[in-house]
Amino acid sequence: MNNKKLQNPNSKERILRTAISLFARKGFAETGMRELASKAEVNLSMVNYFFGSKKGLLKEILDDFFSGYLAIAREELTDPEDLQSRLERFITSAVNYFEAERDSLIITISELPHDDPEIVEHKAAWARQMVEIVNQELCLPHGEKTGQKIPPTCLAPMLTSLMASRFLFGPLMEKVQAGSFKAVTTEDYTKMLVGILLQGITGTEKKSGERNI
Amino acid sequence: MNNKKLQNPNSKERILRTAISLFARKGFAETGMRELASKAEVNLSMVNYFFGSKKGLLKEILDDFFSGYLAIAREELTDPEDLQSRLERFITSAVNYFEAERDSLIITISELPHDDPEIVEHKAAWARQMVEIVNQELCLPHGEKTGQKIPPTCLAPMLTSLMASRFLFGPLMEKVQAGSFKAVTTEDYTKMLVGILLQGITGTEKKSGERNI
DNA sequence: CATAAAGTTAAACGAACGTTTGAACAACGA
DNA sequence: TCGTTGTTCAAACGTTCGTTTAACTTTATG
Repeated sequence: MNNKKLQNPNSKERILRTAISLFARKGFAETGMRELASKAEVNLSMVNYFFGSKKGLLKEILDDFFSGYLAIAREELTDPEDLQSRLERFITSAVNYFEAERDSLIITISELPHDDPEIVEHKAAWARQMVEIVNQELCLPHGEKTGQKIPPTCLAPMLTSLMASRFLFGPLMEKVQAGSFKAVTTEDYTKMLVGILLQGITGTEKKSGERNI
Repeated sequence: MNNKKLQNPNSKERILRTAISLFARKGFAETGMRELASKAEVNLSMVNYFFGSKKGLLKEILDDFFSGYLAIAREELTDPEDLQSRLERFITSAVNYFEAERDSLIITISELPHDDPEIVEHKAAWARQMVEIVNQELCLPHGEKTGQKIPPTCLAPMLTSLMASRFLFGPLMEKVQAGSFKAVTTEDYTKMLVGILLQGITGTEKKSGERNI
């Protein structure tokens, strides 16, 4: 089937982009189909035509984001390099990805605890793969070296939350202090995260030695 | 006014508790007034009678949570002790608070990016106080000692996200691997966070030799 | 050109939404 | 006893929700 070019690329794409923007800003439930349709400049019925339902549209957004996030984890963590280098590369790639797909990130994280069984099971399937990678490539090697056991179901959320905090809280922090988001570049933010994770918040220039305040 | 004991403590309290539970599990917008009223075993009108509106109910939940969180920050961070001890005490208290008020935490964080001006401004007022404390008690002392500048609008979200990750992702991780939440106690989780923040994820063997599990 | 498929449209469906109303009820001091 | 005050209730308000239907136009194909 050559339906790649068959369908009008404008309508479906416009719906998707508009939905990502609206869901991130207003929330999924607070966004109405009519507002979405009019902002995307399509007829109301087109959403159900292309995506089956409002929930189907959400699932597609989640799938797009998760698959990209998972691909980064596979690429940067599955590697013969040492643990620290892989962690640094993963954080760099993931934070850049979060920045590029900021709205999708907000949707994916914020809609997390809501207990629609259909959506939750959908996310759990993705999260399961992510947890498996973190376990194989981070937790197990780390456990061998240091003897500590950090379960992947604990570490994966910690890493994701930490990397996402800049973008999740960004809009609120802008209200707290205008310009605070741009005051720290994404590159600086990445370095900050790597420094904290590898050496702690107190000692970023030294890996060993004395420690006072 | 003796309206403290005059009003029936059952109804308003039941509404509040039920709302916290429902908002955390289903989301604010997805929770209907009728479902809330029937689950709380009150008449539909009682919610508007006690809280003015659905949004007023949400505001009260947010206020309760934020004020407790802020009180902990004031108590544990504002102290002549050294930075590391204060940070450790703050994390311990905050994580315990998050655990006790898990549903309110989920509501407060998850409903964050939604751009209702009334709610956002309400949260910004609380966040502004939190950022100020973090700046005075963490960022400024830390900057003097190490020369690094970590803006409080960056650090406060990072700390909060990190401490909250266990509870925000808990329900999802339970779907990924049943029992994974209880596999790590809150006390272990706290120690893990303190260790990472003070010494990084890789080097926990120094400073305190007895780190097991 | 014919035919089917893909895309688009206006209109309507029933259900659920948050909120308001006005009367009833219980408890209290005057 | 009456009047006041805080609480509870059933019923209805008007609006908006997600979805569906059926007819129409456009596009691709043989």
